[in-house]
Amino acid sequence: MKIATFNVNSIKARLPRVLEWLEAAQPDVALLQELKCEEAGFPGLEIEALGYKAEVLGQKSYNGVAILSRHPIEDVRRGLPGADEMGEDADQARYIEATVRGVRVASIYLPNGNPTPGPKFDYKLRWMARLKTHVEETLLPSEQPVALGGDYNVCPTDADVYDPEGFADDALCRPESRAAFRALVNLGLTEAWRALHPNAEGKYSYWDYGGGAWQKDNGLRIDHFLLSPQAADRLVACEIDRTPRGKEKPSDHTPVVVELQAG
DNA sequence: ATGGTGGAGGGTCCA
Repeated sequence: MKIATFNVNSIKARLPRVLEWLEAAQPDVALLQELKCEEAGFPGLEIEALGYKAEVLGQKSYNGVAILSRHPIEDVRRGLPGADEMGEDADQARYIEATVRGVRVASIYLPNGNPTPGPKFDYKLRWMARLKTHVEETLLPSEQPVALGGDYNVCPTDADVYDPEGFADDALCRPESRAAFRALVNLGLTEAWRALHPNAEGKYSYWDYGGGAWQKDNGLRIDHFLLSPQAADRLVACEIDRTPRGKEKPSDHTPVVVELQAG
């Protein structure tokens, strides 16, 4: 089963790119982030025409996540637990989770957190703590294959940044962000791409629109898959598909794809 | 010096 994650930076602006990518890559499941529209504005008909069902958590202008699948989508959860108790982000559409063919998948759009320090950075760290709690209390105890894909807005190490010194105080690279990401992984998850490419450097999933970043390959690796042990046992491949980033009117991110053996 | 670019929406905010 091929599962992809793709931050599209507006599903409406990106629809031609997304449709041609789905046709070329043929993922079984596609986890999308930054839809920047409400459910009613989601282009479901065009996506259904390619054979995909869609479950969407939308929001006007910002955020928005979706799960697309060629197979039935079951037991959908919209939103990360813990928002109400913290009195925040009931309106931020950053998490959707469902089961496809026995695999629990989630589409994650983690807060960016810039500038640091500040309230947005604090919010990012609180959101990461909530994600950790959900993984710890619900997902891992299920003992099911779980694949958490998305835009984590974290470069796990300096090997994942084109300019580590320049980004030292960026929310994507701050020690607090990396520590929270490590704490999540150290619950017993596997970071799929790094597990299969342990010594790789300079492999990115995001390039800023400005400054000729794509042409200079000034990128960051911030889009990841975290797998439960039951999913990691089935991991056979994880690749970054750079093709969509080089097209006209691209997203600033490019897809990451994992392949899991049949269960 | 200045996000130098892009998306949403119609102000600026966000990344």
